[in-house]
Amino acid sequence: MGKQATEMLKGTLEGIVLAILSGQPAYGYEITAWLREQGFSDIAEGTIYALLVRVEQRGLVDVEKVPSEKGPPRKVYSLNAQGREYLEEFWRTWSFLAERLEQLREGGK
Amino acid sequence: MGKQATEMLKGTLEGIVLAILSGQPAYGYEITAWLREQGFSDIAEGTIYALLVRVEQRGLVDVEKVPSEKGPPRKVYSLNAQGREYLEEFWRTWSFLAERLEQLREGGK
DNA sequence: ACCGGTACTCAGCAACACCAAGTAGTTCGC
DNA sequence: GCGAACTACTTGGTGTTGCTGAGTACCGGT
Repeated sequence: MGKQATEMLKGTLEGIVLAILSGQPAYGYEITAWLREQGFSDIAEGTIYALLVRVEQRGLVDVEKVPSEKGPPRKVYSLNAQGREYLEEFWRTWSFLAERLEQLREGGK
Repeated sequence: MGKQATEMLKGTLEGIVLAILSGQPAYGYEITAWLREQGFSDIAEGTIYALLVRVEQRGLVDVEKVPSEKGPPRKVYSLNAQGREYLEEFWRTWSFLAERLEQLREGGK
């Protein structure tokens, strides 16, 4: 993906990760791998970890340290009540944006 | 709109403005007013002007100075060939993102 | 003369994603 | 048992972007 994606991801990536966590708890390495599979080929690993630290500090997720069989202990994140609220808000904002853009795409042709 | 919108607009706002210009030429003040009408209530005026300067420097738009009846001269921007190409690319990136998010929204419920 | 609407500019700030490198633990081949 | 490869997280610095707030300037109506 081009560099347009980089800028477009700002703000959206956070929602994406929270949405993933709303399905089931997960840890950084896992999330990164999953995103890569989904086609977000060039998402930097560091980006995800930094994002997770951020949402943790804002109290949107709970963290649990779980020992791993193959490597250092994992930090498993799960969405809490406040995070769910925030995710709802994210979807509202996203819907608004998506609607306007869809309109523009049709009208602009 | 919350501050989630601010971050989500990064990268998207540029596409929005270019999409507007793909319909017909326009000037900054006009674009700002139109966006406000469309519900982008808190888009700062300065933001649009800065964005227009940027896309101009990248050669995505052509500019023409037109005298106004009520105020300083207007800088009327119109999308050129390169800009159209860039806009296409924008739509591709957007589609990709929108698809993944739609999937996530359904799967996550 | 002044205020409100039109129209654009500029300087400084904060947030976010990227990049590069580093730290550590485990497993597997030589 | 030593290094490579994979797992897993951390840290410091960079560039782009949108926001804030103030400033400039031109016009019309009261």
